[in-house]
Amino acid sequence: MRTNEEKDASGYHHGDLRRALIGSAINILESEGEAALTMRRIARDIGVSQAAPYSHFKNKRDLLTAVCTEGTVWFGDSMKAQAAGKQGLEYLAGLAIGHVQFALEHPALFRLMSTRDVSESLDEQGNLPEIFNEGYQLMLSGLAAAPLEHLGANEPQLDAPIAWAQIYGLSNLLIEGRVTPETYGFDNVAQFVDALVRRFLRL
Amino acid sequence: MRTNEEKDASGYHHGDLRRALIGSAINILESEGEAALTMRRIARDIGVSQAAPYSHFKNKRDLLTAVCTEGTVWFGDSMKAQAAGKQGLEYLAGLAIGHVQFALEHPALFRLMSTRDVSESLDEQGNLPEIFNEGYQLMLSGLAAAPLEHLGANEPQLDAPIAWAQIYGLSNLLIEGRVTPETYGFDNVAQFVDALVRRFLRL
DNA sequence: CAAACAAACTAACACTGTTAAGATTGCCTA
DNA sequence: TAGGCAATCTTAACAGTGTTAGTTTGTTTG
Repeated sequence: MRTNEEKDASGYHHGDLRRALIGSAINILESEGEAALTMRRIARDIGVSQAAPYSHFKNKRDLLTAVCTEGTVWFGDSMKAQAAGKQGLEYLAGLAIGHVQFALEHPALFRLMSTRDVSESLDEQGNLPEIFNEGYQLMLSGLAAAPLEHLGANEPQLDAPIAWAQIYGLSNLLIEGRVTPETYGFDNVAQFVDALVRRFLRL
Repeated sequence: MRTNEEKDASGYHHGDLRRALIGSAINILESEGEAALTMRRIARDIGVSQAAPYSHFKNKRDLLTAVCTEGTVWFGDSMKAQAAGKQGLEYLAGLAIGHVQFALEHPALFRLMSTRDVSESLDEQGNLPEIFNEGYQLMLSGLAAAPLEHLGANEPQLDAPIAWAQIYGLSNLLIEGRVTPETYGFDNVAQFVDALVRRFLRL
């Protein structure tokens, strides 16, 4: 087990430093938390000079944005994986469970993605890049496949932000330790989340 | 309008430096964001040496914890103010609206409170200090006064974390700009939040 | 093979949190 | 009233941070 990333072409010219930097950043983030995630540390772990990252990223924020983009792909995969093969409300529940599962498995990464200042990543039209809303897009597709008609008829278009806020909030409360399964008589996070989602969806 | 805090006893012995530090920190936080919130800056704004804060706080985390404690009081007040004089579900809705309102009026402070690493503030029994869960405690009282019986009978004890996650998530999505009222045909945040809360509570 | 370009390097800047050691003050006691 | 003492503040320094400028190296292209 070596702490350094691969460094084939020793000396100048790393090969694919940009990708290595993102990987190193994620490694540090997941193993030691955001406080340990410094530019110099990322470079040191790869075995490259402290200024090298600036050939590939304008600044730290830029690198972290790339990390978030990478994380968002995993995030979407996690949601889809849990929903795969299910139908209707079960599909929706699967998305939600995949969402929480990702947050619990990658708390530091999820926190980074959640608190990312998104206002500087807007495109020319002032819209958020699709990628940052992947979870929300998936939730929308889930709601399209399973409208929550059994929950009442008033303002059903509000179900999207409601469902999104619900699962987003639950993920945050769990990883910050503000809500624990034990308090409600569950000894298993998965069962707890499952029960919450089912209660929320009235399944 | 002076940027410095009061500094009566010029020279040594400030008077109530501890309180002034917290106030200065909140000022900077709310006007310029967390990135501008440095120990040296806080001290400079008061007109005191950079090391002075360390006579009153062990480290930066300690000061920020005090800031969060102060913020939590305001937070609770905001919730109670919106719920005052209301009954049952309307009381519960008021708490929720006060919650979101606080987050929107003090986004940086709310974010700080939300992401505070709570694990190092646990007491001897390993419990979270009551103060950090004030919002949740209020929500519990609201649910006690207005059980959501009309939402079904299965696992009603889960309504507390569900309601908490709902309003916590909504607050976060709004201040991070990931959800905007305009998307759903509202030109007013207050109306949007009101509609969401009513849809959630089936009012 | 030479020239041009991209990607790495070294060295420095201003800034950060934090600590150590000393100076000043108000208060309590003899 | 004098003296000491603890609390509070000061200056000075340390290691570490993000970032930039200028230089060197390797690759590619004419």
